[in-house]
Amino acid sequence: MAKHDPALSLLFHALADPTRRSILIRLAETPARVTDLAGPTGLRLPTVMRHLSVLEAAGLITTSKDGRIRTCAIVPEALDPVRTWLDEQRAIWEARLDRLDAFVMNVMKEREE
Amino acid sequence: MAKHDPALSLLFHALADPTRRSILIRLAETPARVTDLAGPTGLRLPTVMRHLSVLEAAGLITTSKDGRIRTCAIVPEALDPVRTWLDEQRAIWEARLDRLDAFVMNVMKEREE
DNA sequence: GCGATAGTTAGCGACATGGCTAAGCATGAT
DNA sequence: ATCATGCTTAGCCATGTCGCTAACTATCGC
Repeated sequence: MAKHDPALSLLFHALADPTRRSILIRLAETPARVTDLAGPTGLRLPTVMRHLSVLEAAGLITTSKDGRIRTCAIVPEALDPVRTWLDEQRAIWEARLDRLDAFVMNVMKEREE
Repeated sequence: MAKHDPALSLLFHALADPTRRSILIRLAETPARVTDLAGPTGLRLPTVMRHLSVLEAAGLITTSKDGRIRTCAIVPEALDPVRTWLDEQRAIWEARLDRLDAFVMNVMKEREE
């Protein structure tokens, strides 16, 4: 029960950007060089690099350099904490709903307008 | 297959902040007034209001005003898109791993340092 | 009506983010 | 040795984020 889990924040923040999500999806297909990732996005190299370092800081990808080529690959288990948090929340939220909060919700909905 | 799904971005961004996550967890317990939410965080009212509007814009909470009191409550199904996206990704990522990308990963790991 | 209570709005400051260009550095091909 | 390629670094600009204070509005209790 981390009060303010930094890893979770990094993960969510990394996933909040559409460009980064598309990079992840591209990498899910196959590992790729930085230039390969820049192509589809239409972004410049330094910009892509930044996104990559955000993804790497969040632990979502690993990169390694062979010669002058940096290869990026996905870290599949990196999503686990997100999934765990989501599961926890859903459990709590739904348990809560099973009680009569549904009633409260309804009252609020009616008053809403 | 939304190219750049704005709803998803809003959701992830809303979840990226520890304060907002703690507000959600607090609201999972029971609906609450704005002031009630401000207390535990130690933040000022306008600051909390901002967080609430981010959460509401993402569809994670609903709020309604009765007299001078605004009550906030969770929207449990709001997490569904996140969960769906996560499931999709995990499916793809793992399918990919079952092929011999594991080999590539290993090579990269060895070269990493 | 008067004062306390609950939110709201406006606006500020510090800093982060997401894009860029320009210039640098290392490696591979010739 | 030279040149092209691939990445990296430094730095700029516009915008967004997160906290605050101050001042305003709108109820509620008396």
